[in-house]
Amino acid sequence: MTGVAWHAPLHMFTPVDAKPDLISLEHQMLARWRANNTFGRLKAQTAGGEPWSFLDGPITANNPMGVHHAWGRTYKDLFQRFRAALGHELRWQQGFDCQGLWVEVNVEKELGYTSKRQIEERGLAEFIRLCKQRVLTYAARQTEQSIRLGMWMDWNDPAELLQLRDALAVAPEEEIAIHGVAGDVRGTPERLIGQLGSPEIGGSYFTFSDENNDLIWGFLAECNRRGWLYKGSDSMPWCTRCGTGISQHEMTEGYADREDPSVYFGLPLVDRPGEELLVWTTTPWTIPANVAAAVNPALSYELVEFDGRRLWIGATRRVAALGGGAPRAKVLDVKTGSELIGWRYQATFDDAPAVAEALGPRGAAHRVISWSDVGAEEGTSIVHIAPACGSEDHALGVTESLPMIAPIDEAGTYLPGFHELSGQDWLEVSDLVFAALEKSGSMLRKERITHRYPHCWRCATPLAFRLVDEWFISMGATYDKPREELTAEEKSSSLRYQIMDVVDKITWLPSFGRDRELDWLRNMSDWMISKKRYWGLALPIYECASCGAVDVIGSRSELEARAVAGAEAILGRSPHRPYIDEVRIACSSCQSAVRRVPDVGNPWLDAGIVSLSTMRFRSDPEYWKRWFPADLITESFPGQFRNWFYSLLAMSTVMVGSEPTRAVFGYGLVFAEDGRQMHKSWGNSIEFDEAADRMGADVMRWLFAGSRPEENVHFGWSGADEARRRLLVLWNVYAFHVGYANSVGWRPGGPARPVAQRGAMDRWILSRTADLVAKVEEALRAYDAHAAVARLELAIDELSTWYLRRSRDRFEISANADDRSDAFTTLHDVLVTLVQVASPIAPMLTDAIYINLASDSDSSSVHLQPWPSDRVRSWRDRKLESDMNRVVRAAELGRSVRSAAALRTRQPLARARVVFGGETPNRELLAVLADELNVKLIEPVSDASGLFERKVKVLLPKVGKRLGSRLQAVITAARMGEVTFLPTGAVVIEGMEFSPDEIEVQATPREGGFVAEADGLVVELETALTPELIAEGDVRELSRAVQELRKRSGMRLGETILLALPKSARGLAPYSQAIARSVGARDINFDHDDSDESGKVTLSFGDIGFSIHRLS
RNA sequence: GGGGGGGUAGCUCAAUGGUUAGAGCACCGAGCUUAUAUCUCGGCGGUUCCUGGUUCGAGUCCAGGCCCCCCUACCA
Repeated sequence: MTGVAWHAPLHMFTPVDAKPDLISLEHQMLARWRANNTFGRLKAQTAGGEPWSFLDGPITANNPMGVHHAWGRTYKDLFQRFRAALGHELRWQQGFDCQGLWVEVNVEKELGYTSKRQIEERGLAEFIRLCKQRVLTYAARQTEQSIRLGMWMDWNDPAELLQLRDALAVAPEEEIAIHGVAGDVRGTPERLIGQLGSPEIGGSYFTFSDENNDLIWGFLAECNRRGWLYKGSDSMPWCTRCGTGISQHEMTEGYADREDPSVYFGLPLVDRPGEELLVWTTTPWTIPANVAAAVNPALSYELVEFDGRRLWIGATRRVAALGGGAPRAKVLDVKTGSELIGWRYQATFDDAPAVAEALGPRGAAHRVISWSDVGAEEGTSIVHIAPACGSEDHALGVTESLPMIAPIDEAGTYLPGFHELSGQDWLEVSDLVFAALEKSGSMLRKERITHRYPHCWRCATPLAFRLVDEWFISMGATYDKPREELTAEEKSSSLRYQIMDVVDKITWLPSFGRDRELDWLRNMSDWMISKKRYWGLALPIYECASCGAVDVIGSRSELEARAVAGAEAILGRSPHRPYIDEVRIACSSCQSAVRRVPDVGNPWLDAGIVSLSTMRFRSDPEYWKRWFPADLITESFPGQFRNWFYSLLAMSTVMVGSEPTRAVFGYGLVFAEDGRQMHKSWGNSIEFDEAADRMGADVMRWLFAGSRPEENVHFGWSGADEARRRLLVLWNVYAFHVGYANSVGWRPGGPARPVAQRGAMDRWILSRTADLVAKVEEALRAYDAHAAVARLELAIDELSTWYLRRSRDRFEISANADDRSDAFTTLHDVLVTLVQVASPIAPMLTDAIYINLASDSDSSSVHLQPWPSDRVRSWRDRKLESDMNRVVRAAELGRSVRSAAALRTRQPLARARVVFGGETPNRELLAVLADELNVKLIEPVSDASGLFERKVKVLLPKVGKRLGSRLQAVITAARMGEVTFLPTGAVVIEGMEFSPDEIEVQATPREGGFVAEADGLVVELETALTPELIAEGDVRELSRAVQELRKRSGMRLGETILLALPKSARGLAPYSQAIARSVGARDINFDHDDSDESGKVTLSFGDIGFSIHRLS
């Protein structure tokens, strides 16, 4: 049995198995919490307490949650539980991230769509509904998983979320009711879904909620008011599968090596017949869009004759560009780049209609331009420029007023007007381009190269560059001087620096987080907030087609007020596409009816607004004041410096000019145990559900909480085994306590002496427990779960391997009753306190222990107990701790001596001499040590010179500089003992004098002695044995063997036996009583017949066999 | 490409320029124990990435090279 029946008779603890089934234990605890509304009681109990505000970073509700989410959720839950135990009131609200491309991509996959066009063809309304439904599906799933993890949040009922999901499809117009904070809330599914997380409905917040979207509109309107919102035309990275631009924030995640064709080709010069510019590119699909060729005015260029062609080429690039044929080249002329500028040339695709239209007949506009960034290390030092197909190209195009040729549409298909390329996919046209280059005689040679190339971080499609209009929030200028030297005007016009100032107000953990965030802010370009997609925030931007004026709507009510058409389309609906697109407003400058730009918002807007939207920034000033800013946010830091942390900071800075949180606690990534990323195909990944089922949530939480947040965690089964092993030690102490208490009928609340009158072991473990409480509190206040776990593991270890091991006899039925009740009371107090302070980390296991040990009602829980710091403060006794520390270390030394001397511990010895190196511990502690070392007497010794030689260690950092090259000789002499001691405490070595502060005198055990030394503590064992000692050793040896046999035979503690020993053991007869007591024998006889042998043991006088018989 | 961090035992990581480079895990041996899946003592295990340099002395400082990770980038 796993021992968790919650209605044990009052006179005893519920018996527990030493080998618990942790998984079923957890399920029992979760059921108990549910049945007793334990979490609800905690909320009621902490209501009105000093607020502690946690702001949850939303989890993307798009898939089941993974073990990596469990790391963060462990932190979130344990810090919240800890704060509740301190008496704080909390909001207990977690959030789901709902809008964005990641949801769209999955819905597209489910529908089997292969292109963006299909979404509009098959109907946008249905697509958006499916996105909402998918979010609700996984919100429900992640809710269930989080509850399984033991995470206490104000959860929605998962079944209700699914009910909403289904109603949305089946009966969207029909009103239904769901549970709210104060009774049922009624509405259509669409309306209710839009209000999830609201003050009325409660539960998790959803970033697709009406309020969340509405507040982002307010933010964008504010940006516009300050002149920071603008439409930019640029050549942007573009995913042709998703049909949308990729912002700078998203770029870094998608770089990967890719093999591409690269090509060297010539551009014939118009005014220098027979001569060509040689250029190189790795993106052949951009060649038809070529407009210019750039050279570095400062570099040197050569005209070479090569295989019948005359080619201009960068002087340093000749060999690389011409490849193996380079030696055949003959240099005809040399010019600097500046001399080439303005040369006109022709190109292969000049006669294509689209090109001719942009450049004039025969590529009239082609020319050589100057660009100082052209390098001498790559290509031909003459760069092919296609202003529509690269961001730097575009910038040059603008400066040089070049025409632009945009060759592909949003799906990556070549537009009409490019001959045979038209209608082809951009990734497939290389061969057609090469054929055209061959045909025109332009091609020189081609090769394949591998380079880092950006890919779509969602679908891994290589990114093209397209000329597009996107909306940006200006980050402001970057000044070339330190932030503190900026003027007020400079700062007020630059959002970048305003955010940096806010960053300074936040505590970043680990501390490098601050530097990373500042670094990102310093370097980031303007924030691209538009996406040419469907499921997301509808950008409230209205650009007038007639006059070009831009209106940005700051709220839904403003939109409804300004609508001149289509307002009915959004009645009763969420502010999403396609319905929102129906609304027209009057242009503020020319009164024309204006439609919304079709773009949706960058999803980090959705997550970034939550410090405002969930804290009722606009709707409830009292609430807002109480909860904003948050005390803590915590997320996995890779990526978040430019994503959530960034958007949270930016939006809070714009809207309220202050920090959204007081502390940011970041942690790393979860990797598989082999140190690689988890991949299903590599067989090293672990699903959350599997981990919960096999290792258990508490073990998982313990493992995560004990990890170092600034490193990546290597998560797996052996790490879990380690964590479980540690927790099981705690469990076993608990099982011991329960077992013995039940067997002697001990119950808490009985008589026990005051702590001050109890024995040293009791006072020591209580003092250590007081220290434990203080240290764990200190660590958790500093968000240092790692330190808290380390201290807890030390506590478990000390309790088990020192306190309990040394005190075990005191719990037995035969022990002195007063002392036994002290021992039980002490162990009980320590265990209860220990599980209290461990409960934020392992909430289920600890509650199971607590309930059995200390429960006074059927509904109590460790999680309803106040943090125990006040209760334990008086237990502290530092002097005792330090004395005991030396006793423990002396015991280690003694064991080490025994091991070296091959004296087994069961053999008692007459005496140990100990140099404690300080005040001698009191008699009681000496008795503990004597017992532990199995010696009759501990003799404290102050002068151990008989056992030791004095050795002098020269302190190198102090004397090294002075001695120089004579140092080695001094060290050697000191090691050989060639040292003269002076009365002053100084010494002379090699004729040089060293003052006492330049040396350290060490005591080193003499060779051959049974002595061990460490840090000034010395233990020597007297190894001479008397017949009495030998006999006592035999008694203990025999007892141990009998106990072993009893255990093997499955005998219980109380059962008595008859022990039969052989005649050869008659010498032990005087000790019969002692033996009988220790092994629970009623009688011992010495007529054992070897044929009936069931046990065997080696004693001083030889091997004997023995047998036991059950009597009761 | 730029910036930062790192490379030490089979694995995870320590070591203000100082004497014989340490822990934990893993492995091996011994010991303790009717609470234990535990615990204790000991052992095994090292080209401190490579090559030079500075120094009485280098894992540590300097230079160059190799490799890994992170941040960042428009690279032809």
